[in-house]
Amino acid sequence: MITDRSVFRDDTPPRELMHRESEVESLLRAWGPTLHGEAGDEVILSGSSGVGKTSLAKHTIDRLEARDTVDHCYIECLGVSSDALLRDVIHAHPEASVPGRDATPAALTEALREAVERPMIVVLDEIEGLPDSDALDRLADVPQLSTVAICHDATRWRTRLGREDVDARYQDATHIAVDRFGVSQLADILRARARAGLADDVVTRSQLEAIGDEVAGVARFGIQALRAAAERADERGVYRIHDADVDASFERARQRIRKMNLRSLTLHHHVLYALVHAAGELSGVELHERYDAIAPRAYAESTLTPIVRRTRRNHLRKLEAYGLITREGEGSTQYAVVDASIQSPITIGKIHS
DNA sequence: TATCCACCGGAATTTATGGAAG
DNA sequence: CTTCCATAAATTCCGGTGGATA
Repeated sequence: MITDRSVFRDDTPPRELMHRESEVESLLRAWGPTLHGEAGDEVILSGSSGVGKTSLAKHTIDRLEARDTVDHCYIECLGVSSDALLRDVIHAHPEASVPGRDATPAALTEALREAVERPMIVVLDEIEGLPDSDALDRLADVPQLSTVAICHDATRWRTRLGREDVDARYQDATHIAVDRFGVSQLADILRARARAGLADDVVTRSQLEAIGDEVAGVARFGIQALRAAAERADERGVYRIHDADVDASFERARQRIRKMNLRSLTLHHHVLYALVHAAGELSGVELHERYDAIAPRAYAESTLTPIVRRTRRNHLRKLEAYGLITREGEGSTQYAVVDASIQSPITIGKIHS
């Protein structure tokens, strides 16, 4: 039934971006100056996760390139140091000479300033994951360079950053709020994917709308649900997707997305997350106690060794940054899972005893 | 209220990793 | 293959904070 698996991969861009005409227009307008050799406007793309912010940016850059080539690069910011970010940008530039390893931050900025003579667009995905705003300051020193800040909540990001200069730079940025799709819009998108990746006529319009409704307009979730429904139908050996396959698809899709989110994390994170998940909510004290208790077993089959408390706190912060847990409290911190249906890939045996 | 205690998180220090040069 | 170097991760150190207790 599935004829092309790649159609459902999370990193496969849509062949045709549907129902985002006005957003594409806004972006092209912001980038208009790049066609005349000037820097584009700064852009903020905000919207909940999975609605297609990244796809929108990538697709529109392609549209722009159809008119004229524009230097650009795409950077996943989560946990990236400002040095690493700058190096990524330099590396992506076709003519930049990559500075040696011992280059100072100022030298990196200078190298970039020299290289960027034509307009360049830097897409900063998950910008809320940047440890600080140093990299943004440096990028601001490059005249021909403009950025696209992709975040979940624009005002929260800017206030939390707390840097007036950075805030001022994005003050008159083009702000595009990327909304969830409507049920019928998402059904259109899913139909296009079905045509590209599934056999003919295996899914009905009303089934696609049922998916669009259940996933509340989140494209990533919807696409994975469609894939899961097709997989389930295949397993059962039927030739069309039945409503029961659709019903069962959502939990599978959730699991797949959860796996994608957790994949980049280490065993340390998994162990900590599993402990928080098992408890639902617990204090830092309890968490550390339980970690110590299960650590020998949790790490038994790994080359890694258990980590000390201070390091655990850093890892917990990362889990928070990934939206997997919440942290609250000043003196003693309370940890809680954001979504109890998201399980850790590892299982903790007995936590007590 | 004063004191103790454990925890938090910033900063300094050490250790691990990886890549280039000899 | 070793040596060197730089970066990133892990650890240690430590001042600050809040809650418990007398």
